[in-house]
Amino acid sequence: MAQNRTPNGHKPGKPLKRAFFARSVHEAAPELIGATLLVNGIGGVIVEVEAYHHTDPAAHSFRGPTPRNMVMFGPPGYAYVYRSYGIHWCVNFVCELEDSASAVLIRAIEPAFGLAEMQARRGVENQRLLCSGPGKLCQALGISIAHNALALDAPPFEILARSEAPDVVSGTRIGLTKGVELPWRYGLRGSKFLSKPFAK
DNA sequence: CTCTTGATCTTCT
DNA sequence: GAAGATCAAGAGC
Repeated sequence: MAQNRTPNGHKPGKPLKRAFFARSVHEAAPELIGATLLVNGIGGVIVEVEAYHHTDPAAHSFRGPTPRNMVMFGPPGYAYVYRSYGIHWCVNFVCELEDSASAVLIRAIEPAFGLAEMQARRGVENQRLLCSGPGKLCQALGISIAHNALALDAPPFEILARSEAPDVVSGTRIGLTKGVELPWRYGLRGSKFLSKPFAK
C-alpha cells in the first residue's frame, strides 16, 4: 500500500518519546536513520547523522560545560543548537543520561513535508540541495538558537519513528580534525540526499 | 569536475 | 590571534 508514504517511499510511524534518547548515542544514532523530523510540520526523513560522546575529542562537550554546550550536560531528549563558523545553525539530539553530555548531530534529511516553504527559506529549488548538510537543514526547517534546549517530543518538534528498518551504513565523520578515524557517521545506504557519499 | 576563499560566532591559546 | 561538527560562489581544468 502506497498510502501514508512519503514521495520517496518512507512510511512514518508513531512519535518518538523522550525515553528513546535515554541510552547510548551509538545505539540511538543508527536508529534515527529513517525517522521523520518535523518542525511545525515541515521537514522530512533523516538520512544522515553523526554520534558525539563526551569522551570523544571531537565533541563540543569534551572539555566540559560552556554557555554554548550546557544543554548537552542536561537530560536526554532535548535539542542542542549551536552556531557553526559564525554563519549557520546546527541541531543535535541530546542522548544518554544527564551529565553524560552526548548527542547526535543531524546532518541531512530527505525533504518530504512543506517543500515549498523549505525552498523559499533556502532560496533553492533543487531537492538534493535543500537539506543535504547540517546548516542547510536548519535553514530549511527554520531551526535557530530559539530552538536550543527545547524538548524533542513537544511542539514545534515532532519526530516520527521509522516503521521499517532501513539499510544503514556507517563511516568516518565529516569536517573534523580530531577523532577522524572513528566510524560514527551513519547514513541511509544509497540515499541521494546525503551531505557526501559514503566511501565504498 | 576540483580547488580556493570569504562569511564572522564561540571557544581556546 | 587562531581554529572550528559549514556553505556558496568563483576560478580553472
